[in-house]
Amino acid sequence: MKQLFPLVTVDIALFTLLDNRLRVLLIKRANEPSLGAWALPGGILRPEEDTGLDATAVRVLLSKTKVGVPHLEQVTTASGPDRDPRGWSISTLYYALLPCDKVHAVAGDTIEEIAWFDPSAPRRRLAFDHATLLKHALLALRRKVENGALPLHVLPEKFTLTDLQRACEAVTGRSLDKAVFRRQMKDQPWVLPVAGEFQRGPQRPAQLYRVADGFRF
Amino acid sequence: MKQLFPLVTVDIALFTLLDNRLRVLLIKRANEPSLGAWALPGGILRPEEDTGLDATAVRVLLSKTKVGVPHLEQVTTASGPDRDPRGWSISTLYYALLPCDKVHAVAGDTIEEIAWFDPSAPRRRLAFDHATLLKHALLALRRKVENGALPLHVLPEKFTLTDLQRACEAVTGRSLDKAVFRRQMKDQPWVLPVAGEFQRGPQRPAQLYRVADGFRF
DNA sequence: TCAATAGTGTCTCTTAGACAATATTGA
DNA sequence: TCAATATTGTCTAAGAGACACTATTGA
Repeated sequence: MKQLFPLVTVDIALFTLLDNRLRVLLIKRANEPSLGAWALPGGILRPEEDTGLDATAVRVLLSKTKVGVPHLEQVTTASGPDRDPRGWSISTLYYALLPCDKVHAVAGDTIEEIAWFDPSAPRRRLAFDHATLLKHALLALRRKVENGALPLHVLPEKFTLTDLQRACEAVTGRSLDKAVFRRQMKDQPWVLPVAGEFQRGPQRPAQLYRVADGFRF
Repeated sequence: MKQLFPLVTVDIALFTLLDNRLRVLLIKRANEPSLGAWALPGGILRPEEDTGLDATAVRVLLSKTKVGVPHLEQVTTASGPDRDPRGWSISTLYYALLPCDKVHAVAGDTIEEIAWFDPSAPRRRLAFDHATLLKHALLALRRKVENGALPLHVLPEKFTLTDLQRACEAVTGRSLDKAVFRRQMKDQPWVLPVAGEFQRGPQRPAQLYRVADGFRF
């Protein structure tokens, strides 16, 4: 018998939009195991204080980015004896979507460095099985948006329909038709025009919109 | 501090078709906790022998139904200090779909009785948070089939398109148009006609079909 | 006036949905 | 022949996709 209890952890793929391109937050580990390697932010369950793995994820993300996420989505649970060198482990994977300016990442005990990467090609070898986890999270996020969910959490409070379209395109990786997109947004209860408010620029002003109250994802 | 390590378990919603209606396998527990209550079949992770939670699920299901499932699908992971009276616990939920004649459920140490129930209204109070878990599993199964996946594992080796349509209807709970359904099956690479084989009866014979090799779900 | 982007109109093509029509068997 | 079910055909409506057109601003 190798081990009586598995190591129980949580990992989070935190996505954002940078310059209209989808990015994921990765950290450079400042502790063993995998010291110096890049990884998804994650942490160990604390049964004495966490009310569930969702709470673990919120706590972990708060401690590393100082941000309370409006909505975390569970993706999958990975497990096995070999995915973490410390032994038999379980990791429940979450993702979240935030505007990058809300994220004030903090280097500290467990983090040496923090950066945003292209989730479909991070160009780093990731620690543990995090490359696989990241693929899973990206797929889940894309499926969600392709199924009609709107990535509204990644936008500022007021935004134009063009902003929203760019966000959808960045997440799914596919370009959308303007007319089709706008037709569909008309039937969308979560996207409301702000009467009389426009974004001005060197062209025709664009109607500003806001998220309806109670929107979750 | 209440507890250092959480209890790590797996629960499985095993679905089948009985008389063209969707059913789920429930067991009456023969052990504490919740002795005598109905529950989804489940079991505890054994790190010394399981290669992952998927393997735990396969082992648990094998020990209780003597069946090797062709495909298990992970639904979600529930967790918290109160969902199991033994303390802080984690349960990863799976579902599977099988023809009922392949299931030879076995009463034993941990099972007093076994039966098939209507998953949308089991008419029993379920142990732990299994009522919630069952809802989750049913939703996941329905979404899968509504998204175009075919419940082929629930059918016998050779089947008619009408059989397949009934299976889809039973899973999703919605009735489908015959012509539409058949049109769609023509474009489905997993459903192949068996040349020259028909199901006979007191009416026009029906072409028999089989599942293409390599079909997973 | 022009450049630039917002916002709308329109045509085509695909496909779901509804339902009718035809086909083929055993009794 | 009839009952029963298999299998196919047809019409309509809704919606996606493509693309052009109009609208409104600042410079």
